[in-house]
Amino acid sequence: MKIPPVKQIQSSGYKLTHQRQLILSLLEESDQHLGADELFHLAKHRDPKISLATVYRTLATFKKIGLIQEHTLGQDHGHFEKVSSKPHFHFTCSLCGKVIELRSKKISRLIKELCEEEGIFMESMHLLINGLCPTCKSKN
Amino acid sequence: MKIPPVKQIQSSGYKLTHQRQLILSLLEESDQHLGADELFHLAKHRDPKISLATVYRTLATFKKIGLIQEHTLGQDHGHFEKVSSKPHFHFTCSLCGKVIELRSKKISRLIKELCEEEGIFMESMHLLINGLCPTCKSKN
DNA sequence: TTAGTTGCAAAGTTTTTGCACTGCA
DNA sequence: TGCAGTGCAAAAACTTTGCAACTAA
Repeated sequence: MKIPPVKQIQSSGYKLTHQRQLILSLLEESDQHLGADELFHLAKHRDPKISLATVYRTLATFKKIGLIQEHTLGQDHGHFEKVSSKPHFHFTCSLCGKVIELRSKKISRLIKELCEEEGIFMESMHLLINGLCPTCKSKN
Repeated sequence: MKIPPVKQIQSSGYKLTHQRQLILSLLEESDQHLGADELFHLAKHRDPKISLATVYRTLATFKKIGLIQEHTLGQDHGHFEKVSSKPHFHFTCSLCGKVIELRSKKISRLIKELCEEEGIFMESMHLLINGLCPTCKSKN
């Protein structure tokens, strides 16, 4: 069930262009959530001719295929990241804005079970928690 | 620990204006995620003089207070919803775009425990799952 | 009374689109 | 070779801001 992204682009009927490969590798290299603009600047580094419009169009295409996902974690605009089977847990402190990565095998497994019960095929998941981090909590 | 939103606005040093009350009640009445523009149109219904700028400013203020949260569920732009202690589980089908609301007491409890272990005070949580809905799953 | 808030309009950002040219399959 | 994909620039959509008038406390 694990299809390489490159194949996935082609088998979805899209052409594997230089620009798409470039953006794909940038997304793969970075574990972070990247905005369209950040991605554009990174891409420009390796291909100065690439245009922002292409970045947007590529991102839209990847999203349609299900290769990437868009999120809004904190304040900012939409950010993209490659879909991976690895579950994500993000905590964001509503006071200081700090982001803490969490992990729990037990919760991941239960979520998988929940999906199975509902007849859903899970491609990815993202848990967002908001609240006070230990530091801000003790200050209040 | 349950402070009424109206009090929360005032105790944060903000004035309780007509416009803020209006936007707050719209958010309370709707269980959905509302965009700035939708909110603006709904608000205009009851107060034709209200401006879009006010909606944006109010939303920014509410977000700062922690009264609401911003999310990007699917394709669209940022959407807002009132923070509630009620946990959210959203599944979005990456093929047909259908959104299914899920619920699991067990998972909610485990997440709460995870936060306690990490010393985090949880204000809200949101679980986003992506994949194929039962219908699309069987088609593939 | 007065500092915070609003409406309006203008400025800034971000995203999408039209079109001629290019390059993957 | 044909048609999807690209770059460019212009348009559209979305958000923020300056400022004078207004209003909650």
